[in-house]
Parts: sequence; structure tokens; C-alpha cells
Amino acid sequence: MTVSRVLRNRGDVSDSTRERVQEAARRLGYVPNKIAGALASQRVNLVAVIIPSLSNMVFPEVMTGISDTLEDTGLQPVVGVTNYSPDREESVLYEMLSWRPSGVIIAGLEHTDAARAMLAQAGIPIVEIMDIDGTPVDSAVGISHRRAGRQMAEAIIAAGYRNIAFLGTMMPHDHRARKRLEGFEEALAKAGLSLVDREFYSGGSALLKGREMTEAVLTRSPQVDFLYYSNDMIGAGGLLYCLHKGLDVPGQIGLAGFNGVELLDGLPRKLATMDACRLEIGRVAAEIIAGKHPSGTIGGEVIELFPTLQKGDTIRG
Amino acid sequence: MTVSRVLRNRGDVSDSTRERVQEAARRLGYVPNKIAGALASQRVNLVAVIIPSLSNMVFPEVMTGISDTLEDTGLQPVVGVTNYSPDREESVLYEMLSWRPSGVIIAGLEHTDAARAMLAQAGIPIVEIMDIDGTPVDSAVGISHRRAGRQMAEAIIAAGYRNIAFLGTMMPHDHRARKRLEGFEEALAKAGLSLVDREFYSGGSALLKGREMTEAVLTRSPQVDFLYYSNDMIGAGGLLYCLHKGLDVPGQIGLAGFNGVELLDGLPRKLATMDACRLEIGRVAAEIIAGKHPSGTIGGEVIELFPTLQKGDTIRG
DNA sequence: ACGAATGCTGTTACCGCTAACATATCGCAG
DNA sequence: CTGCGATATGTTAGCGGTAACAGCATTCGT
Repeated sequence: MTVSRVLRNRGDVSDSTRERVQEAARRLGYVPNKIAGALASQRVNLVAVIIPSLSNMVFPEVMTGISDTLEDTGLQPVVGVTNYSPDREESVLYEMLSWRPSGVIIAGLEHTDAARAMLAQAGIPIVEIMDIDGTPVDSAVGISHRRAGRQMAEAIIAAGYRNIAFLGTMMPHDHRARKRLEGFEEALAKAGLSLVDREFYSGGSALLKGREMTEAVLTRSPQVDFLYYSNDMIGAGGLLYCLHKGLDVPGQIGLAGFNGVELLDGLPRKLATMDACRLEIGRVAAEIIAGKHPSGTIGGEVIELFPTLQKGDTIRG
Repeated sequence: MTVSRVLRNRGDVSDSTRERVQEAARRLGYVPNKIAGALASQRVNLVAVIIPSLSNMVFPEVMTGISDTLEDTGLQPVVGVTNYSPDREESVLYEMLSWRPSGVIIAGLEHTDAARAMLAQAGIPIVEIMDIDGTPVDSAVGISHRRAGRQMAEAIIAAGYRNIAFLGTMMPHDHRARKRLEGFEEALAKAGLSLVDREFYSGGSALLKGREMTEAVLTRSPQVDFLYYSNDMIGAGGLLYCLHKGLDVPGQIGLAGFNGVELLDGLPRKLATMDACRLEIGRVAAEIIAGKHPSGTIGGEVIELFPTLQKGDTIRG
């Protein structure tokens, strides 16, 4: 018992005893068994983080926000990856909940019924991140992708572009990309416009795909004067293609992506984009789990963040 | 007890009982407590994966290799990130070992003494990945970065370049980048050459940094005819800069990076590089932990993989 | 028809730690 | 010297599962 107290810095232990214990622990290479500890204390210092992908550049940054915030709370993030599959999400969630974490941070608002039920029943703080266009189980932190799409469309129309094409991923379960497109088309419609062309891809090097898709679109629909990409990576590929072809950007043709990845800073011309507040989302989600969020209330909150539109060098005006 | 058997698919249970149990579990939203299970059975289906960073594009790919292989073994990866700090690595390792995982996959061969001691004492399979230039605690899977640096130098020299500069990260704990540089300089020395210039950076957008560093080097040392980058991302930035400046690549100046990231496929010209066998490393490491590696032996093995040099369009010949 | 094998379910004793409480030790005021 | 609070250490009973083994029907071979 005294050993337990020393190793957890809890309760009163005399200095001499404390030192003897620490010395012995060091000498024996003793590592306490958290499994037993957790079972006895009914407390687990783990936070489940469930995200669709790591190869995306966006989720690693969310992770950074989470890790940094959790750093000095004694909580530890544990990552699960779903590959954009709802079934996989469900099983990863089940697996993680069975370790009784202190909280769950999960990307998106769309889950299987079973997953929603598990989340609702877990009795721990749940934070759904990235997106707020929908009904969260508990708390949510993110941006409105529908609004983001709308804003971009409005900026494009205001700049005078009229023949607009969309280029994006073909992932049935990437709801955020879908919502952006929906918002985008909605704003186009309001201005009496509609997409002139659209092109989808899946898999492969995003930069290369952006290049190829752009070529395909411009060949098929030469009248296009704006290319809206569902992410910065394919947008960057498209930009490199346009510059290579000697097109006048943004005079003759404009481009925009989404995410605000730092990659863009190194491009010959800065791609228009909207940052997705990734770091901030991670930070706030972690604060909610750690009970540190200034809002103070206990869960059930939707925190909307507002991305800023960066026009870069690829939208006129 | 019967419930336990049903939920783990172990032992004999009659169909009728099995169904009653499953129905009840579903109705109650019962999620078994793995903590208790693990304590009782002394078995934990977790594999600790300890890596320096997620924002690197290389580790996510290793993770993919690991996840894919572990998928059908019942084992689950748990990721810890060290940010290239040995102390942080030590504490992350301690934290993870206290959950008694079934194995540890950890990047690099350089650890604090305490970390090495913990790994050696853990009594579970340990696989150190990415690098094999050193002495592993148990098993190791990776490439020789020293040799990789040497090979690249030899290829560059063979192509006739003589005024070679190095551009890389300034991370005291990125041992693999250091070893590549060492091997590189070693091979230069053997040919009676030495680096004409060198430039280091830390933090910021790699693509942009590559651009800036390249400009700095070419301004300071106009005689330079080859730029060797410690990673593809800064190499890509440098390539974009050279093309922008209208330099003749690879005639007037050559470039090479390291990693073989898919990003390169989308560049206007393909950067010379060596792939780091990232997916394969993850796959093999996971196989060793899962006891599935064909080698059959029980640990203590060093598995060297051999990266291939891709000359791309940025080395003559 | 009988013992053995088989199939299913139940009992018991932990796993390694911690909460809660109990006991011991000490200093010091009264 | 006693009594009391403060400090330091020890005791006990679980936490929620599982291994190992113990029942008890039922089936089977001979």
C-alpha cells in the first residue's frame, strides 16, 4: 500500500520511506500494472480518438492539438483509424470503449446506429469533431462545411467567375466533403448558376490526381474559368498543371482548395483555400474531455469555429 | 461464466443459450470490460507503437503497414508520439508498458538507458524499426541509412557532379537523417570530394523551407551543381525553386531527396530519391509481433530491407 | 446395461492493484 | 504522564472478468 502511495504521489509518506521505495523500484525495473490499477480504481487515463485516416495531413494536425492539450492533464490519447468505413468505425469504437476510456473524441457526426447507441450509453464525455452540420450525441467542435462551401462559392461569384467546375474525391463516406459541395452548389443556385463540370477520383497520389483531373476537365470543358477542389492537395496538383500550361492564373482561370495545409506556402503561387481550424478543433475537443473548457457546462454543447477564407493568388481581385 | 464463453467464442455453449446471451447483451448495450478480462487472463491484445511524429508522411505509412497486418490477428496497435525527444520517448514507453502490451514497435535504435532497460526487461517481443545501423534490444526491421547515403553519393558522383551541397533538418535526435549524411560524406571522401556547402532548418512548411534554403545555398555558393536534401518534401520545394528560376535540371544542377513519398509523382519533374520501404517495414514488424514472420525464429533478429534508388528526372544520365 | 466419453453449465480462486478504514507512531500541550 | 491531533503505515475487501476444474445429463460402444 505504501508502495502504491509513493508511486502515485498520493497521501503522506515519509521522505525516508519514499526514497527506499523509489530506489527499490528503480533497482527492480518495476513498472506498475495499470490494468490492475484501473480495475481497482475505476479510473482510466486514456482518451479514445477515432479518426478516418492518418495519411491525410489534416488528422495528424488535429492529433497535435489534442496531444498538446492533454499533455499536462495526465490523460493519454489512444488513436484508432477507420479508413472512412462506418463498420470499421463501429468495431474500433467497441474495442476502445471496452477499455473504459475517460472520454471519446470521434470525427464526424455520421455513425452507425449501434455506434451512436454505444456513444450515448458510455457515460463518459463524447466530442464529435470537424463538423457541426448535424446532431451530436453529446458535444461537438468543428466548422460548418456547408457554410464553408457556400462562402467559397460566394467569393468566386463575386470575383466574376461564371463557369465553375468541381473536382473532388469519390468517397461515399466523406460526409464533410459532400457537405461542402452541397453548400457550394446551393450558393451557385442562388446566383442562378450551376456546376459546368465535375470530376471525381479515388486513391493514388493526390497531387498527381489533381493534375490529371484538371487536364481532363479543361480538355472536356474548355469554357471553365474556375476550378473548385475538395482539398488542397489536389488543388496544388491542379495549380502546378495550370502554371505548367502557361494559363493566366487567376485572370483566365481561378482555383481554390480546402484545408489550409502548410504545404501551400511552398507553392509558386498561393492557392486560395479555407483553413479547417484543425489545431484549434483538437485543442478544444481535448479541453472538453479534460473538463477544462471555459464554457464550464457539462457536455451537450456545440462549438462552432469559423474558418477564414484566404484568397491567395488564385482568385481575382 | 457462460456469458464470458459466448462473448469470446470459446468452449462449448449450446446454440439456444448462446442466442439468449447475445440477445441480452445487445438489449443491454453490454460492452465487456477488457480491463478486468486482461487482468484475469494476463493477456492484452494491444501492441505499443512508438514513433517520433505523425506530421511526417513517413510514419503514417508505417502505421498503415502495421494496421493492415495486425487486422486479422486480434491485435490492436496503440500509437504514442515522442516528437523526437528521448525523454518523452522514455515516458511514453513507460506509460505504454504499464498497460502490459503484447509487443512493442519502436522507431530507431537510439534510446535512453532507462528505456533500453525497460525494453529489455519487458519480456515481450520488441521490434525497433526504420534503422538497422546499430544494436537492437531484440529484433529490428529497417534499412541502413548510412548505406543509403553512400549509395546516393555514389550515384551522384558517377553522374559527374562534383560540387555537392547538403540541405537538411536541424534535429539533434533525428539519427536516421544524421546517418544518411554520414554515409553520404563518407562516400564523397572516398572519391576525394567533400561537401561544398550545407544548410539546415527546423520547423515551418517543409516545401517553403526547401525553397528558401535552396535560394540561400545557390546565392552563397553559385558553383554548386548538386543539391542533396534530407527529405523529399524540402527537395520538392528546392525543385520547384530551380524550375522557377529556369535552371537546367538535371544538366546544370541535379537534386535528390529521400523517402520516395507519393507526393513526388505530381511534381512537374520527378525528384530523384530512395524509398524507405515504409509499408514493408510496418508489415514485417507487425508480423514479428504477431509471431507470423516466416523466419520462424523467436526474436533477436535483424531484418534489413533494401531501398531502391530512383533517379527520376533530376540526376543526369 | 454399464462405464466412459461428450457436451454443457456452474463454482471457486485468483489477477495486481486501490478505496476505505484501522492501527501505530510521534510530538506536544495541559 | 496523559490525551489528542497529526502523520505514517498496515489491513481488508473488492474491481469484473477468466482459468481450472467440478457437476450433471446425455450419448455411445460393446
